[in-house]
Amino acid sequence: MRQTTLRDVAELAGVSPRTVSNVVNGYARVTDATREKVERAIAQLGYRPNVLARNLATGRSGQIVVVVPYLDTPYFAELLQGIIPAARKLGYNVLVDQTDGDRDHEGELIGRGSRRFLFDGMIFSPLGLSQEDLSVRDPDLPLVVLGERSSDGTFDHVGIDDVAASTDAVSHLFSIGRRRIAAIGDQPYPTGEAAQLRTQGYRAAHALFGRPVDESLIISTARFNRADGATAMAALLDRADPPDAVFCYSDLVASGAIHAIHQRGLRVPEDVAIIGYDDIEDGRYSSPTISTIQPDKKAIAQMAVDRLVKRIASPSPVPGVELRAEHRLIARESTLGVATSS
Amino acid sequence: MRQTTLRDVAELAGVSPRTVSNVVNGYARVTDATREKVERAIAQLGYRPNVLARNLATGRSGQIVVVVPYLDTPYFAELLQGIIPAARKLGYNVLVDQTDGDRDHEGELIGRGSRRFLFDGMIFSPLGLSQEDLSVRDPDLPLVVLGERSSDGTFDHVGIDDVAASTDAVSHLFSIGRRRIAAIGDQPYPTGEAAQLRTQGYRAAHALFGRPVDESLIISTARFNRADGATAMAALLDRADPPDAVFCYSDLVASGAIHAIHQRGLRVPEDVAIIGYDDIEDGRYSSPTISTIQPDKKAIAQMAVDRLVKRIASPSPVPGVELRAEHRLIARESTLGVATSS
DNA sequence: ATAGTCCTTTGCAGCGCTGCAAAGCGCAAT
DNA sequence: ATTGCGCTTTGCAGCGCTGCAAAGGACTAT
Repeated sequence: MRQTTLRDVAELAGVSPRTVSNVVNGYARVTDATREKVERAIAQLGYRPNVLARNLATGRSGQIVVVVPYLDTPYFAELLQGIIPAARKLGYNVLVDQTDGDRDHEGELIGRGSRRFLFDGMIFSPLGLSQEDLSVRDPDLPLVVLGERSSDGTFDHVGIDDVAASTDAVSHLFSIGRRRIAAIGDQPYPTGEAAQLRTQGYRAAHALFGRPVDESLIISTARFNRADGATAMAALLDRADPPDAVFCYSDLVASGAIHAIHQRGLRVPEDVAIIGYDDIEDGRYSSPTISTIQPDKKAIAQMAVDRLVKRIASPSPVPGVELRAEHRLIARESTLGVATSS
Repeated sequence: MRQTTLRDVAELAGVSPRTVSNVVNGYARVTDATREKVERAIAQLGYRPNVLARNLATGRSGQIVVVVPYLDTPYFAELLQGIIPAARKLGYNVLVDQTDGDRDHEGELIGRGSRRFLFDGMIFSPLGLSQEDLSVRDPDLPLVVLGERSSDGTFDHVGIDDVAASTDAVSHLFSIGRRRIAAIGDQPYPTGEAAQLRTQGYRAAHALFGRPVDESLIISTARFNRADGATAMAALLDRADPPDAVFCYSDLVASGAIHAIHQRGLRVPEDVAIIGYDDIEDGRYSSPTISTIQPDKKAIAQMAVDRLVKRIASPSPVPGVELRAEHRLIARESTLGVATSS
């Protein structure tokens, strides 16, 4: 039992296969009479076009892949929820891949692998790959990079102004009267650009308020997750001079930090104020609700998809651009306390 | 500038294209000498196989699609994190799609659409589609269903024993001395099977402990999310006779409920004990940590992929089976209080 | 009546690969 | 030396569709 093909439909409708193709794709001008004949035949045979064959003939797959380090990180999950509908609206399916932040895996994906043919373009959130690594890649792959790397001119980059956002976050802590402010999430090594930009903002805010930076309050973590946040916070609380506020480099870190604080029987924000980063849904419901930096995720998703599709469509290389989405400071209970809660 | 093809490699290596194909795929027996020649040629030309062409020739795409209602629901994100590596290990790429629980969209996906050719099989977590709707589908599509529907014999179903798990959850609340136990998340309509099984467990536990069911304590919600959990809980607290414990049909609902309780200045579990369902990471870090039912997600992911791949590989229809993963009750602070915290 | 124009439909060739089965080849057994 | 066997390599045809450009047809203007 063979599958029904264009040819079968053509025969039944009494037209050429090419005409059936034109009807199916809404191509060219087809008279209503012909279209109707063809459509009737399609319905009668239960024909459906073979996308695989179309892909081969056109050389395009109609798929884009979104590569993130961790799918179970709410930030990425929320971002994906913006990307998928945006891409589908433009006729693309979305493939999702996660790399676990593994450098080799990430390198493979942007390299000249044979999977290349499976997608027309890639939206990529690197973690294990450094800025330099990003340049060693398949030059034919339309690429949009998310996060904190910057473009080398051959791909687009979409993100928010991390330094400014981090400065805002720490300034907020100063402005509610805190003086010993820690930072959790620094990554002082080549692939830690994201973290380093936030640390830069942390320093900038200190400068702004004329406060010296206590280097010992900048805590490094391997990842931006809850477990690392909790561990780092516990270490801070063990000190003789614990901080009275903490800037966490993600809401997950903040969530872990709050957990650690509660385990000591201390209170947020009375004993330690906490501000996070990303504005994941979690933070809007946790106890206390988490103050945070809210990147405009919908805008990021839309920009990334738009740029990528533009890049795919263009026959000549498109110069890479830097796109910045907006961000806002959202003050909640973890800095303002319950009374002033929004 | 054409892409390099098998033919080019064959020419350079001085063998037939078919032999190159054999080398590339590790097919058949090829002598070391030939293999080496071919591999050298491949390296020299930077050849990579065109997956699109292979797909057309073999009629398979090497992709499976995972369809979930919401990607930003941690439960699904965590599940996906199990599915993706399991599938990749078996040579399949994973496509992800989200339906927003929309009945039409879900129906289209399991129907005879042309996207069918893009994937060899589907792992599907239905929400908008009722049990009956599931039978109106492309019979050729290898399908594994997740969650709470049951198999009609043409597809596999992987889940946990929801009734037993729910009974466990509510029994736990009884066993810590609670007497007025509410349930949040019922969905008394055709597509609410998932919810209804949990309600069944809720009733079973009451029977087990010889307590009558107060129907007014069973609260329906449209979704299993934080917002609905908070709203429902707020309504319960507004009553003259609020419950002293709540069984929430997901951890997200529990998170929302706790949020509502805290907003009233009440405490968990002193005033109201809360138990959730799913064991998402969130619940392990929230304040208080959330008692829950822990389904064995890794097992579910693995079973689903294994069955699907078996189904794809089999030339004849495979009878559908019901697979049950284990579940465990995890008691945390939201029922036990801080002192006894694990 | 004839030529020119525009719109619809068609035919061809090929995208790059693999399934199938037969051809080729080297070696062992007789 | 001849036959037979088993492993390696090959050739053919075609997966189902679309790009391209030309053929066909209807209609208008002269």
